[in-house]
Amino acid sequence: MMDCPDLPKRGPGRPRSDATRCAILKAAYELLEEAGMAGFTIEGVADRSGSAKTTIYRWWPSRGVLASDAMLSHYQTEYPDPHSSSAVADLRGVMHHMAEAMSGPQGRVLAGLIAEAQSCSGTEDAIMANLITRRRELGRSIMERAIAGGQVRPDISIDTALDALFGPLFYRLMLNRMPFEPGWIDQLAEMVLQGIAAGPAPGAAAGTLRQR
Amino acid sequence: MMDCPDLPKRGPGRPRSDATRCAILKAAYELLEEAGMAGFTIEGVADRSGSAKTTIYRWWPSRGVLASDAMLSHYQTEYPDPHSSSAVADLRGVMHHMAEAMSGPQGRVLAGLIAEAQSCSGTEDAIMANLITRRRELGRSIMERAIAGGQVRPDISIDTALDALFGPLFYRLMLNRMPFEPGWIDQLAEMVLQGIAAGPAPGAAAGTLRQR
Amino acid sequence: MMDCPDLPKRGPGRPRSDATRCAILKAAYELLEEAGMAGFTIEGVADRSGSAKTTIYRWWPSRGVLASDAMLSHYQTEYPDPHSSSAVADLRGVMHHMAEAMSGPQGRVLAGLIAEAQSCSGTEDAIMANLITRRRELGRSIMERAIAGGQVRPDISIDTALDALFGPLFYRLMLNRMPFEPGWIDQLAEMVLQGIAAGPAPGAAAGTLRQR
Amino acid sequence: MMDCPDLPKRGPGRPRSDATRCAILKAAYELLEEAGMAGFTIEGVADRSGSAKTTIYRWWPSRGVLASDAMLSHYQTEYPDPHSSSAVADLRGVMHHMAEAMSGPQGRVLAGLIAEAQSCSGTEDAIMANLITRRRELGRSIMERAIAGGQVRPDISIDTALDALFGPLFYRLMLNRMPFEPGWIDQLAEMVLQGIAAGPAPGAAAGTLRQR
DNA sequence: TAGTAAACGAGACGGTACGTCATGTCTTTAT
DNA sequence: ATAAAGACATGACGTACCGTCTCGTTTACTA
Repeated sequence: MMDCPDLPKRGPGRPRSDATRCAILKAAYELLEEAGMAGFTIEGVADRSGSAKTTIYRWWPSRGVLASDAMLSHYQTEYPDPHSSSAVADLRGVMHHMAEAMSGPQGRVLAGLIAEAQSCSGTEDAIMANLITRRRELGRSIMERAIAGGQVRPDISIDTALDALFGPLFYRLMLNRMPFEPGWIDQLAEMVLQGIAAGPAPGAAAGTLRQR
Repeated sequence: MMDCPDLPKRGPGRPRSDATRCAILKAAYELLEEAGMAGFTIEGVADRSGSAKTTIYRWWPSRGVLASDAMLSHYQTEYPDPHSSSAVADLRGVMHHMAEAMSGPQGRVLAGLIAEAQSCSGTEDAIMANLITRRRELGRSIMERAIAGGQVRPDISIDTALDALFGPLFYRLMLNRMPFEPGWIDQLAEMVLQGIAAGPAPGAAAGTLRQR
Repeated sequence: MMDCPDLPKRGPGRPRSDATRCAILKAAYELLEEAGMAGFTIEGVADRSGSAKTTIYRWWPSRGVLASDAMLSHYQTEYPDPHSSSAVADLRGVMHHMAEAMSGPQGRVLAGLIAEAQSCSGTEDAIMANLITRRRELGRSIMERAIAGGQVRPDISIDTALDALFGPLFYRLMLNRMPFEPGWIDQLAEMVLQGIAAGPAPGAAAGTLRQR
Repeated sequence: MMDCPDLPKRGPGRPRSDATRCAILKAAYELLEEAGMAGFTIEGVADRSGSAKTTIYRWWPSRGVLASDAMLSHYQTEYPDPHSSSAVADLRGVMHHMAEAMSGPQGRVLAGLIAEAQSCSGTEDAIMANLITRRRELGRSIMERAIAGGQVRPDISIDTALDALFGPLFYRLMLNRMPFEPGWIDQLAEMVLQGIAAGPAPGAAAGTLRQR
């Protein structure tokens, strides 16, 4: 009676080969793991995947975007909102999860992607959309819960607080490049969360600090 | 009677030309400003400086190190320890100074250098030695002063605290890429410094937070 | 009652679109004029004609053959046998006509086609059949008339004589690439035609020449 | 006492490697023989010669010029002016020599070069300078001798006469593509040379022919 | 006053990857 | 069956830099 107008209406022309798409992503991922972003070449992916460079260029505008997609297609470990009884514990959970993701090979690749993003806006958009913003939004919603629950002072800027929580992780990923010990993360979280905690007598200390 | 053993003993052979060294650094700096790290090539520097590629390779092991040196030779704005009456205010001063240095073109170059460092250990060493560690050590000494002065709790890890203070700056430099508003930095500093402040009753809140 | 058996019996399926065929030939011709054989591409013709590459490949085996067809469909100026009173004058007329056809853009295209024919036998066959042999046969029949009429010695090889008459035209088309002045053609024709003329006393000179 | 000022003064910089130059020309020649002009690729030459594409592009502007050079470096068979007692016999000798050179693989390569020249002016210049003009000048000087010796009419255009002699050879090389039988060349030569011979009674026949 | 040793310019060289172009084949929907 | 659309593997293109090399020249120190 009615044709489905929301189905992906397909025009003429040979449809995109999903096998090829997957082969490219798989090869890209493997190359990333083996050689890192430095040795990640479109030609290399083409060779390894058995597809043509042109095919890759048709669907991915730059190597950074391809690498980002390849990462995503393998580690689509959506970290679910824990929604435990304590919002601050949830925040800490997010940080631990990020640190875990930054450890091991994926971490080096992520660092390489962020590096690539410095000179390629396509890559920047891709990693922001796929890897950065997503977790930040999760953090934001937990933070809002923490404020609503009275665990965090309501007068802080949520964005700034998220910067304070997540910034050090990336800092260490790209500059200090040491393993992420759980203790370090707990200390970090404690510092910041205590700084924004809705405490009984924050006034005195804050006043002291606020002076310049 | 004795020749000065601490003077740079020079052997035979033509001595290194300082004019060439400067011309290379100047050209490198200009190229960095104009084209960013992405367009920064050894060949480009050689052309622009009128020197030979070989000469550059003789003295600098990689483009990242050269770029780092070029930056340093132009912005050697050593930020002196303010040593004001308030150590926490001094810390905030360091952060403001870093944010200022990260704004404008130097910031983009610094981001490019950190990017380069992800795949070139020479560059990593160079920027750590010249651009990162220096300020961190400054921060460390101020922090020790703050602890000694009773403004910061003595049981924290100084390294972790410095991560918490500096990390967000680099995070924003490389990922959020927005201008550094002074207000944002103040908020950041306040959050962390309050979190590590030697307050009257930190126990209760911390206890709450520490639970998982 | 009866279907016409001499009409082009049509099988099942959609008949070939003549509009498409013409559009392709037209586009091909235009592209040839604009870009010469060097810029003549199947893809270009497909784009310009609005047809699909597949359609072109279905009907033409190679770009050379297509170009040949395109030329033919636009310049089908069949040069009729003049059949004047003098056969040698007719031969000269054929040469003038060829020179005229070789001048202007068609000449460049013809040169391009001959070039293409060096590496593509399909093109070779096409231009031989359509552009070369036709005129040669015309030349041959006139030459036979000239022999029959006693204007040309009957003991010569007609093929060789035609080579001598036509060869220089192609030589100039492809190598000397100067304009074809009528005077030059007349001189050429005179040299050869006099050399094969049934003259009163050719013996002496020929004898001289024949010695090695 | 004096330094030789006429020696090839060498500027600074690493001198061009003759071994590389030769390896490239050798590989180019072999590829030409094997695959003809159609399969003659810069990449192919680079692979086979073990040199880099860039090196080839540094010294040769296009594949046509490279092919031309490669041919020349292998067949530098300068045909010497025979200077026999009979100038017309010498002319015939030149034609035979050209026909010989056009037979076999070199002929196909020459045809390919002329084809390439249709769309590449660099190639055109190269083959004109190296392969065409040289023989033509030889032909011209013999022809002048023939005129001076009274064997050829002095009122003809030498250029046109050379077109008449050489044109058919190239015509056959590129279009008729049959083997060059010696008899055919002799017939050709006889036709033209007789047409321009300083004969006893050319008037009558020429008059007949000259009419239109 | 040589001789030697290193710095320096110039530029050739073998490479790698780039991003683009055209090829000819294929798979699909629409006539 | 024919046509348009467009995906695909292939292979060469010409370019940009890479890092190394081989030169001739310059500029010191040293024997």
